Amino acid sequence: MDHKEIAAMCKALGDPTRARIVQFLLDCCCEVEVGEGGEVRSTEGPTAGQVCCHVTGSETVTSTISFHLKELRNAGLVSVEKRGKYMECKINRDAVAKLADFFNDAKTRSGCC
Amino acid sequence: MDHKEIAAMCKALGDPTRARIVQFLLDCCCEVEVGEGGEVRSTEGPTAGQVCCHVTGSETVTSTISFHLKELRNAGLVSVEKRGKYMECKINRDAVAKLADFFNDAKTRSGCC
DNA sequence: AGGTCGTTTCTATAATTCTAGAAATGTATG
DNA sequence: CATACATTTCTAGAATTATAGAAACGACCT
Repeated sequence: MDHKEIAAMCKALGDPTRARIVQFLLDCCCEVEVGEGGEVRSTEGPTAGQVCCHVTGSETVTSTISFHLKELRNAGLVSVEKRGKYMECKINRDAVAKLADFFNDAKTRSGCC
Repeated sequence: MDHKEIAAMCKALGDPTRARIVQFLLDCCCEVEVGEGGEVRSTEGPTAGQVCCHVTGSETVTSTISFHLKELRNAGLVSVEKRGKYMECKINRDAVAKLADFFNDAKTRSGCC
């Protein structure tokens, strides 16, 4: 099935640096802006540089973060989109949903022991 | 929260061999026996040898499976209990529940983007 | 066009993890 | 008690993965 996919996502999440990246993206995700008309809209995701800054404590090892972002993107967990000069990073909602579904199923299945 | 714990479990699940072990244990978990009185009871978990047999295709690399079982146990995902000459392997229900909860939360959090 | 900035790719090295044989441990059985 | 069996620990080697500097790329600005 998509056990391969689930395993790949788990593997991606298994690295501490990548786990922090995902955590940060989830946090950013919940910040919303209120527009002039009062409408609520979500902010854009952080740039790769902001992720780097936050995760490595303002060190400038961008290549390492770039490597991990690629890994997360390959696993389908994160989408990285070019926005002018910057790269916008976002959690992939569908991927998280898939993980949630998988473990919900596993939970009910493990319930019969 | 137990962010470390979640990451450790994900890491454990990230290895293909361990993913197959967990898959197998989940499958075994759902097999039930009907007792003489008609009552339903779950069967015991498989032994380490049975896990090895199933996962490696009847090869006899028990040391490798033992290594992975230890890894899964350290991550809290599996419990391995001595039963006479054998070791009985079981999925840890609480661990699976924790993962489910974590990703359910992440799912709702990612929902606001 | 030239320069700066954000990011990726390339490269080499360091670190971690996986694998499996061999020996060791513990447990039942003859 | 000796033997067979199930599993673990020890060991070394293979394979994978992470790290970070350097160079390269592309986009913006003047």
